[in-house]
Amino acid sequence: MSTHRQRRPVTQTDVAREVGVSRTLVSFAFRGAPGVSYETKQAILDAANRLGYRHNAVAADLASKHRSAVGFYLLDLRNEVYADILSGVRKALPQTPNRLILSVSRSTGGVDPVAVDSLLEARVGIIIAATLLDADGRVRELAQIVPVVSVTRHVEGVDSVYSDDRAGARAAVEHLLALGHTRIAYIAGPDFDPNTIRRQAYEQTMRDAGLIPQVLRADDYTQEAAEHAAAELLDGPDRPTAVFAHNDLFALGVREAAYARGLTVPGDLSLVGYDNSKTARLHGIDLTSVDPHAADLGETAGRVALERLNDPDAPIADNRSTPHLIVRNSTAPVRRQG
Amino acid sequence: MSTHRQRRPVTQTDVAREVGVSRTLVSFAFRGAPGVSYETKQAILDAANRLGYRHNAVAADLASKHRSAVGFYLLDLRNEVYADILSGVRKALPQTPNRLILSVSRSTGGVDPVAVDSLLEARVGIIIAATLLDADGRVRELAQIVPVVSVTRHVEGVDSVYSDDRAGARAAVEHLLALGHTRIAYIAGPDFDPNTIRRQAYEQTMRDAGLIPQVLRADDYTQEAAEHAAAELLDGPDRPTAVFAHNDLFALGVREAAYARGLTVPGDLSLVGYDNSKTARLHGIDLTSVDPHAADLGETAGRVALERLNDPDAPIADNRSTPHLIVRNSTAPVRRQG
DNA sequence: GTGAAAGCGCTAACAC
DNA sequence: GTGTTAGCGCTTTCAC
Repeated sequence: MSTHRQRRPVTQTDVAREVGVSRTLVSFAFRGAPGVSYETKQAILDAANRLGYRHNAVAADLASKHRSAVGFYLLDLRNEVYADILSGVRKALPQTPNRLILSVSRSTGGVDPVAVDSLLEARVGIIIAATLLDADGRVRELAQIVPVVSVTRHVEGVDSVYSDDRAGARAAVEHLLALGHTRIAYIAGPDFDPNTIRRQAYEQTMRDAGLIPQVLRADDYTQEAAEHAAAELLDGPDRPTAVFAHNDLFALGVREAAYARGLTVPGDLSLVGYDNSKTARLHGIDLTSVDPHAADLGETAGRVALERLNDPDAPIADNRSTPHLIVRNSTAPVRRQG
Repeated sequence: MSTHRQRRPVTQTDVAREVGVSRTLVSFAFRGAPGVSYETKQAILDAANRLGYRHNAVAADLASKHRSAVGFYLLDLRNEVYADILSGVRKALPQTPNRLILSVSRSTGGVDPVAVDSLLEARVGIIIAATLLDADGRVRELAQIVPVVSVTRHVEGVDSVYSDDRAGARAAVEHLLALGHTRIAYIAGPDFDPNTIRRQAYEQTMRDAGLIPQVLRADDYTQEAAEHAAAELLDGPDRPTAVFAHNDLFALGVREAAYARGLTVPGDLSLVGYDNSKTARLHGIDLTSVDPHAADLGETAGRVALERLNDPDAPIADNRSTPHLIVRNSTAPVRRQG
């Protein structure tokens, strides 16, 4: 039976004794700090290896005033875009010493304080937050306690890495307008979603074109919620000829609702998403979508976090990038009324 | 400028002083340990709140011999199935005190020791490993150092939560056989992939039917690698009429390769995946797939981890569940030879 | 119910 | 280059 047995863990003291040096030296050796001769260092590393010693990052963090753990907060793992962001973050951060502590929002309704609290109790040095649902003021309050890097959303006074949602949404709507659509609906997130830039840009662009915006809310961040919202839309009078969705997940929900009613995309309904997820690129899905380059956002956020960790006094990062509309086969010229 | 300022953190000592009790009592109060009167406890919690005290899980873990952090190791975040497993794990674990430390394999070629090391340095109490690429023996070695829960794969002598891959693969192949297919190829993972059960079951089932197995390897765990492997297959002589892929990701790669050649699924090629991912369920994808109920596996793994944390001497868990073949529209009866 | 004292494994002055 | 001495913030006997 090879169950794990609780042995007394090997410590720096053990290694020091084995080599015949002081504990300090062992500590220095493991952090690559200067002041250890090459031979001594080798001897220490050897002995450590022999004894099965492993550096204890937790004790190290406690002893130093330096917090090397990075907290990553995200809304929903099932949404591809967060996986993209997270893999970008991962790319930017060395696994040691910057271990990643994950916190996934629980509540589907609004803010989840427990998720953030768990990160604070874990004493992370910084929180990378992908779509915090709190109002800007509350994010700033959190940032008083521990540095925060807001990803996908700009929060004044807080390090932010995001894409220009206004430009992205405008491009999406203008694309539909250019195809001759006039009845273009928008599927928005729940009403507690503080990220209203896309919706506002949609509304503005519609009004600028002399058209009436039509907004429907998905009451949760799921494909199913979007499907419900779309059902209402598609069964109602004056069905739109095009739908712009807050994200690809929602767009896929709309798509399912459409096909469930025998409507085809883009034949009966043009559809634009946001995220340019892998799914959007599949043959047969071919979803026209705005690409905010999520993985890049994550990578940049990781770098910003590293910098903030090294210099609390660095100027606040405000990193806005440009999204790109990727036109595929889910959008087509509006059909003449029969 | 609301940058984070380094204040001296509030400690239990501060709270104790504020209330006029000993530090011990504060510690007890925060862990709900017995021996604190109701009034005292309230006073402590109040004061803590007032002072902005927050429990330090890291220091607590160091002081106690109890490790409450859970390490989660996974191969690739971009594969939906790991997001499913992870959300299951999340469901089973309370966020406090069981913070989740994430470790994503870096190397695309085989085992990534750094990923596991970072978990050990973070002093996690247990590692939930979703698809460790090491040989069984090495997983057992790791389990000597820290308890391991292997998810999706059975490792003798180590807590394992998995689905019956043999049965799943057999069901997939038999489904294709029943449709009249005889030239059925299999897209396997890279050759360092220790999980060969599906492939073996495929080969066995083929042989039992008097047919010759044809295995192709994707040289990485990506859709693109599968696409390459499939390209070879589809451009070669004696093109198969059906393909069974190691997972949905691979199946989607095969699908792309097929459409890139003007072949349709299931018209020219029947296709079966494994994972029953959300993508498989989309209209227009409609991928026949074996469902190992990944989220459930994750949830069970989380529970097993909790139990192991509480009782190192509990018998080793061997939790095998039954997968289900979900037949959709990517498989059809074989076409008569022109 | 409550408190004192030791110690978890490590880092960080500072002196040698 | 090397060792000594204090802690980091908390838990945990054990005695009161």
